[in-house]
Amino acid sequence: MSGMTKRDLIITEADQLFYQQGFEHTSFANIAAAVKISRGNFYYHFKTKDEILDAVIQLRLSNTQAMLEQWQIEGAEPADRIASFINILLLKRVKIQRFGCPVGTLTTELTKLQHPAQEEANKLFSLFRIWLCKQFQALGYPQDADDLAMHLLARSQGVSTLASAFNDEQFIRTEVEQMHQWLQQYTQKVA
Amino acid sequence: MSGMTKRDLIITEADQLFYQQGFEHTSFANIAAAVKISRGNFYYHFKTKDEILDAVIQLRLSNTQAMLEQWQIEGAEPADRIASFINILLLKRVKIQRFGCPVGTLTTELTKLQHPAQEEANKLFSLFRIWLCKQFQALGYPQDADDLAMHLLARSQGVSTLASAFNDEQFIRTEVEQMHQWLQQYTQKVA
DNA sequence: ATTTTATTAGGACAATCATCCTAACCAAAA
DNA sequence: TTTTGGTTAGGATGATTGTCCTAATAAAAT
Repeated sequence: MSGMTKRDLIITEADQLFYQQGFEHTSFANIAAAVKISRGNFYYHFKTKDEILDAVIQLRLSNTQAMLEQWQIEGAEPADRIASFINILLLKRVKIQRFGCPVGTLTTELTKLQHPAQEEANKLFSLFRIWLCKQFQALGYPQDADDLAMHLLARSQGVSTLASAFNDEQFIRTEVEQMHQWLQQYTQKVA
Repeated sequence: MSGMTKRDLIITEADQLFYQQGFEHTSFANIAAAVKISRGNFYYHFKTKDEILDAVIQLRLSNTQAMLEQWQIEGAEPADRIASFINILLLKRVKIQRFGCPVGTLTTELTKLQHPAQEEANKLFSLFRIWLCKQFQALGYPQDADDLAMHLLARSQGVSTLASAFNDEQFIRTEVEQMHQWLQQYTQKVA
């Protein structure tokens, strides 16, 4: 938390609030109160609400990028790395049960708002998609790599949505297990 | 369209707008303009915004119920009925690509808003869940029926979310095909 | 024809919103 | 010490929100 500029603090806090309450439902006053600064001071750092949104998206993009690179290093085999992706559902389980997937819920909201930042937010999905695609290529499925990536992404999204609606921990665990089994079916075909 | 009371007209129009723009982002003025009545007249039919939301949810519940009963009649075998569920993705494809799943996006939004109608909106999911569960039971999987129902529901949700984000028609078609294949794996085991 | 009821329109209301402005503060530089 | 520039607080602004009231109109019943 230290070593953060006030600007970074605002972005971090806005990030949380956008996730938990949604973008539109989060007001300047909400963020200001969370950061403990006046609303007026806000304008010095961000001239519009959309600017904050852009900053939040950029933060998420760079955090996601860093996470993917970390998985790339940690995982010896492509299958291990894909397993890391599947396991976010467990890692972030508590928050997912309450607020859903931060990527899916944001892009969904921005779509309904017809918001200009839609495209930028979609890059979050693309980061995962391209990264997963590479892993499936390395796994030996150059043809179907993108389909497999999208499939896994969709599974993960669906689990997040339903787990949030039903607040169901066991459902997440069951589905994660099934996704691992699904993945294994592809790893064992490799020579 | 005829034979509809003004109240029904309001609910129908609100239903569309909530789906396309989201609940919070849709104002009284929006709905009034769509129905072509004055804002003031609104208060006569609905005293609060939450009342409209409740009415919209009730409408969706009854429409969903009717659809499920229709599938029940049309489908000779449980497998055919489950196939009907899978095929909504194709039937509602154009709107899903633009606005996502009406059930998933509404419950997601209401969750973020911590809205009192959350529970009622979740019944939409439950309708599908219970109905699918019965079909899988009839298919010969009394133990796993609910897990299978949730699994299919999640697949459908995930496809909707990603198809909307990437506006990808082919992805829907590919995934629907896979879901049918997945279903077949269970139908052939039956004696 | 008269009364009653249902429906409508239009505007008032306070609250909240994003945005903007200005005056004050404060630390570092001159 | 004085000046400068980055930072802050607090309030003003106009637009929009959900909500509510009242008067006018239409329809129905007596």
